[in-house]
Amino acid sequence: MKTLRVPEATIIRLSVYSRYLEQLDRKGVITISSVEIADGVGVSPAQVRKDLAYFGEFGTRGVGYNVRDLMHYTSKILNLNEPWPLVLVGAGNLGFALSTYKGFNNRGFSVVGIFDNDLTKIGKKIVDMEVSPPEKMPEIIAKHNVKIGIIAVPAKAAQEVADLMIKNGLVAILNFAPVSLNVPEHIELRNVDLSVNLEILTFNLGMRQFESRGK
Amino acid sequence: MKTLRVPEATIIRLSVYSRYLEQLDRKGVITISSVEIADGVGVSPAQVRKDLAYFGEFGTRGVGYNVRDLMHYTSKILNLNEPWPLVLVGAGNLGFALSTYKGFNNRGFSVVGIFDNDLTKIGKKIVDMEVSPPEKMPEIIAKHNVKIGIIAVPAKAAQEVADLMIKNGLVAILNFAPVSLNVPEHIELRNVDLSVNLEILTFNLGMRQFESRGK
DNA sequence: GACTGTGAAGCCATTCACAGCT
DNA sequence: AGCTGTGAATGGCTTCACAGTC
Repeated sequence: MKTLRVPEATIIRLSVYSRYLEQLDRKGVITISSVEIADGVGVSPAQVRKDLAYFGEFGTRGVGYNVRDLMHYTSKILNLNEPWPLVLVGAGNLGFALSTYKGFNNRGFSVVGIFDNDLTKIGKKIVDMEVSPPEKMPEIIAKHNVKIGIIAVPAKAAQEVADLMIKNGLVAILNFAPVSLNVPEHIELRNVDLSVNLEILTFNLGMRQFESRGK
Repeated sequence: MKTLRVPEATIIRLSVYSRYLEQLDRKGVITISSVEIADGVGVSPAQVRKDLAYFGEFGTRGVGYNVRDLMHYTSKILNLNEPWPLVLVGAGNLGFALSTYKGFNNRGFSVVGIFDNDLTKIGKKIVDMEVSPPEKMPEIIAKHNVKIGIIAVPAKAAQEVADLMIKNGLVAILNFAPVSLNVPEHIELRNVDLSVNLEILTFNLGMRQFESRGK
């Protein structure tokens, strides 16, 4: 079989296209060209076509793409056809914000368990859910068949939380703690590093003084 | 002059190295090799050396790098030698979490103003700061000489907020709203898309059924 | 002997340009 | 005529491998 090697950048864009198509569909748009998608999300039209070409032929030459169809295709590629339950560890401000984040629900994600080992936080209600002690994790993971965990604890506790998640059978982790985690090869790990993103901005602001000389 | 073109991936890693070095320095580590840095943050040693080589020669052959010196160099490259005041728009759960996020303070960022146009939120205290109406933005930006804004509002309000920020003289924006913003060329913009990160995980989990055949 | 700094090679992603279809 | 799908060309990043230095 073909070992289709898809660049990660393509997946990131696919996710963006997918959400953009959803917006278009809600507005009642029926057909769209690669140029319009490109304009809408800020990439080149060739890039859009190339990205989609990794997965099939979804358009009609001379016409474009059917918005609703393409939306379904992209959803399916991203594995969003069925809902994904999540557990979240860390009931601080960030954990609280993430557990109630509408953007997740809109895309089929739902936090089904929140954990913290801080006794003052356990039992606290977050909307219609209670913060539980880590010991409850196996039960909730089994009950909802959870595969993905979110880490929203301070850096120094993050590795321990990751280990616990893996021990409890999770296979994918989204880590918000500013630290590099060690996980086995078969675990999917992504880091969302909030400070790094600001530092790219400050770097670029600093570079300006060196540009705009000559050409 | 040399038009030194630094890959964005290098900047991202530099930010990670910088934070890692800070941790090492706090632990009292004096000297470190590219291999150890690489292990610590999960990249290749050659990558570490190449990344640093864009900016100078910071190590000693046969020895390695002085942790504290390299920490200072990387901080300086990223423009973190002086503190960066930030304004944040959107006093929802995410805005609240970001405004109190310790990871920002640790790296020299401080939120000096929080804005929302929701009357029920204005005046609300967030730690030692009050939520202000957007009209107050010019005053606070001028007072603290703010350059960077954070957008933490729902998608449909994000473009309007970006426009307001730019009108008020901000030159860099960190956008948490799940939407592509249109900004002039001279504005630095980065998007942190929380759902996209989860969708990369779900995509990868889906791919697994296709891998591990043959080899 | 150990480790950095770096040109060259290799690899991967993006853009180009056009054949192919409607 | 308009737009997709795609091989070929380009450009850029990463890895290799080793000369240079301590």
